[in-house]
Amino acid sequence: MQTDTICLGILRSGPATGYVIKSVLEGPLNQIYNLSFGSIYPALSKLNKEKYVTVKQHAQDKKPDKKVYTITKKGISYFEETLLEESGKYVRSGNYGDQIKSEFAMLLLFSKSLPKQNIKLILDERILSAQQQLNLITYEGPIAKDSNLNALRNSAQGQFTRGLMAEVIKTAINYIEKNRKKLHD
Amino acid sequence: MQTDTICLGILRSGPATGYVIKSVLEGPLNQIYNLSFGSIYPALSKLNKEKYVTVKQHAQDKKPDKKVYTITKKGISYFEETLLEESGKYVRSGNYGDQIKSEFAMLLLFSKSLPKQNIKLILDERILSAQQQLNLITYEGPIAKDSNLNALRNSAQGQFTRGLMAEVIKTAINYIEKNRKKLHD
DNA sequence: TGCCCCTATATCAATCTGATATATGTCTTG
DNA sequence: CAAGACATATATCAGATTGATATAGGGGCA
Repeated sequence: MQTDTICLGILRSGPATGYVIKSVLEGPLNQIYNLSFGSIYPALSKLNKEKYVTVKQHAQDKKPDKKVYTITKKGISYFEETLLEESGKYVRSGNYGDQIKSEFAMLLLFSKSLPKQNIKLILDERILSAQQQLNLITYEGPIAKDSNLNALRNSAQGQFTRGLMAEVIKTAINYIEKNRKKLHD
Repeated sequence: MQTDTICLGILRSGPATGYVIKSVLEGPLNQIYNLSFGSIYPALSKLNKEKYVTVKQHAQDKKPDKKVYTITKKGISYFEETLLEESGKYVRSGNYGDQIKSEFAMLLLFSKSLPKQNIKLILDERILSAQQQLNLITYEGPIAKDSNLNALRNSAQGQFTRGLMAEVIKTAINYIEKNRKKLHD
């Protein structure tokens, strides 16, 4: 999916800055889609040039200017058309579709070459890390200052998607706990 | 994790061509790590220049030359050192660690903008696609011509990792089947 | 015969990452 | 209370990666 489309999709729930878009992706949408600032900021500039969004610069007292992006009617139409046209592409996984690079799973696959003590520590850390991800995804409290993000997170679609990710993470934790002895011991 | 390291890790189980490395990633290691030819072939050339692997060109009767790469002792040492040094990095997920771009999950998140009939079809296709992935991962039969791949797949580490991915996929299928009515109907 | 898929390597423009720079406010901790 | 860590906020860029495309012959099948 194009970075543009993702930004528009998030902006459809309400105005946001690039920084906030990144925060949603790292918080309630954790484990769903990663994007770096290096692709978010250029996408937002491009969308602005093409008039799919408008910008308001809020000169803040001695912080860098906050650029709040708002989706336009043209942007909404474009987003909905693109999503419908390309929805067929996003079903499959693998190199054409979901992109997965699990360094953790690769590490386990290669863990024969690692001291057993290291493997234990790695699995302990992973379980902790996964529990923190779970907290980020399932967090239901207010998202400071940005009520529009609440809407995306709490919509039927947001709850379905977050619930799916949460179940997947729980399964992974349980699997590791039950089967870890096969990798050390 | 560097593409180099991943190629070395797979070659540690036995000699292979670039094409075969890609096949392992798409077959038994499905849903673990994707790499394109555009990164596998240059990595293999680089590893050869640095003497971490050797190449034998098998001139085939009118097919393109098959380049079979074999890891050297230097390559094994390098692989094991790198893996140990960097293992701490590969535990976390998010932008620093596992890289996840689930276009499917993004599509569901934005599915408010899609006709309900489309959503039904998308979910049906996804379930089929996920079942095919499960078949690829859990397939236990012989891997044609390349017995060394069997070793990687059937090792305790290979079985643990594939088992983890299989459980995760099953959970996702069940979740979608139980909760899909929240997205259409 | 035409068409598609498999084996097999290679290249490349467009895109994306991860690191770094800049600037300031707040919170924590010895 | 000073030092350091962390949060807000945008921006840039070298190096790595993708997805498409090119090349080339074999096998199956309709």
